[in-house]
Amino acid sequence: MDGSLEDVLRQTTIFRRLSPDDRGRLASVATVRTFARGARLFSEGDPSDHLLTVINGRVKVFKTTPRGSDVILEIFGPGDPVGAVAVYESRPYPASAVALEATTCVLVPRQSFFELLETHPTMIRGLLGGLTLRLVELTNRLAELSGGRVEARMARFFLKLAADMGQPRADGTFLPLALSRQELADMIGTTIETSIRIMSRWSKDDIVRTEKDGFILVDRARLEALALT
Amino acid sequence: MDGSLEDVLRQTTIFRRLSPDDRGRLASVATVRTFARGARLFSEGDPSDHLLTVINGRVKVFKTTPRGSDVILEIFGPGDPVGAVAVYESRPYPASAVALEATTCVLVPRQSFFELLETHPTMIRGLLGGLTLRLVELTNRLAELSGGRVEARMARFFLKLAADMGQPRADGTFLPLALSRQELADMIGTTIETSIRIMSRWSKDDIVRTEKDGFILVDRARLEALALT
DNA sequence: GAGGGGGTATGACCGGCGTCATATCGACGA
DNA sequence: TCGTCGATATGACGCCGGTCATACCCCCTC
Repeated sequence: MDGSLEDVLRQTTIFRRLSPDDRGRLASVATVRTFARGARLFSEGDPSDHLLTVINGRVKVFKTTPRGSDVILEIFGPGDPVGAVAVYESRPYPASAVALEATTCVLVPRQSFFELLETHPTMIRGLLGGLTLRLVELTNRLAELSGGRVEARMARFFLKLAADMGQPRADGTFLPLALSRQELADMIGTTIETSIRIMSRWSKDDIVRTEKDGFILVDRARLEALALT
Repeated sequence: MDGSLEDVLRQTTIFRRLSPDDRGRLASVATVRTFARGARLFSEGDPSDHLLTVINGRVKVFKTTPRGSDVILEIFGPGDPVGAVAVYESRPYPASAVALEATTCVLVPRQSFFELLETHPTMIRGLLGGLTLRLVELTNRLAELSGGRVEARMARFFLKLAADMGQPRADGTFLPLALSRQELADMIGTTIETSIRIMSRWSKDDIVRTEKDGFILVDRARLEALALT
């Protein structure tokens, strides 16, 4: 079991640069836990007693606005760390996380994590890198979200998805990510009705098709034109 | 000069937890530089060869959206680190920074900074803390910006300012921060016309007054009511 | 088969706010 | 003193998109 756990750790962005020794030490204090679809990994305000890393499945990290609606901050997949920020600082989670589907995670107790940091400072450099990457992405999200037409934001969102995880296919670019209209709306900061309207229109115009397990970008040129609007 | 520079370093959020020895070492490689109002500290895409920390004055960090308008990501004052993120990762600055007024900064060359990190791992713990704090604030800004009426966002913005730096006075709470209508608009993600309209209305209704060197919250209760709208 | 719940879809309404245009005022320089 | 430029201010217009309401479909449970 420890062997596979180490393999898993090597695939995570945050731990991959560790030396085999460090990874072994980490594996010895880590545990595995599964979450059913819809289960909460943690809620905003909870004490951050564990560092979570996704092995398989998908986790949605979101924050409830002062007015009660949700904003999806991030969707984590295999290899991504969840709530690492809060753990580093020993402060309560600033957002909530739920499993979008059956999800398996590696849990590292905060205490053990800190002890490892103390004894193996080399680990910290990799963590600094991961943190800064997320900061950059968040600043981009910020610039993206404020202002602009919803349809243009949606177009840019799909183009970014395509760049991140698009798979070329005969009939277009496949995005292996099944998001509901509601989640789509939360990602780009609008309502479910508007996201449904846009997706319906795009489906009629053969720009983006919704499939069982993801989306297909059919007319990428049109999307790029929309993104500039 | 080194003596005062060390004093300055002790007041910065990012360096305050360093041991006196570490601070001394940092001071020995740091330099001081002043920027005139409107001067660029750096532009988006520039290589990040220096870590900047504000001593006095104010710096605006902003990002130009795909559509050409600006979003102010942060306004830094004395003690704040500017562009630290990019320096940690040795990647180009993800945003631009200009001085809002005459501003003095401490500059630490990236090379020297890294050498210090190598030799004194204790410094890194403090940096982790600073980074996570900014991440949390950014997620809050994200949740704040998406959706909601502009007037409500503006109200929340002023209330947050009051909590951060408000000074009680006979006629209300004074905010010693002179922001133009344009900068106000950028902070909450709207246009200059709308921010002018709201401020005009609030001025007529005696809710917030604009003064030469800041704002005065006259009717805080009304602001709090607006913030919930 | 009835009933309920969740996701998707579509129409009607209308109000906030972005856009364009214009006016005023103060600062600054020729 | 005039002209220019930037910041502030205000009106008119129009439309995107939020809100409400309803309907349909699929899956599950009883």
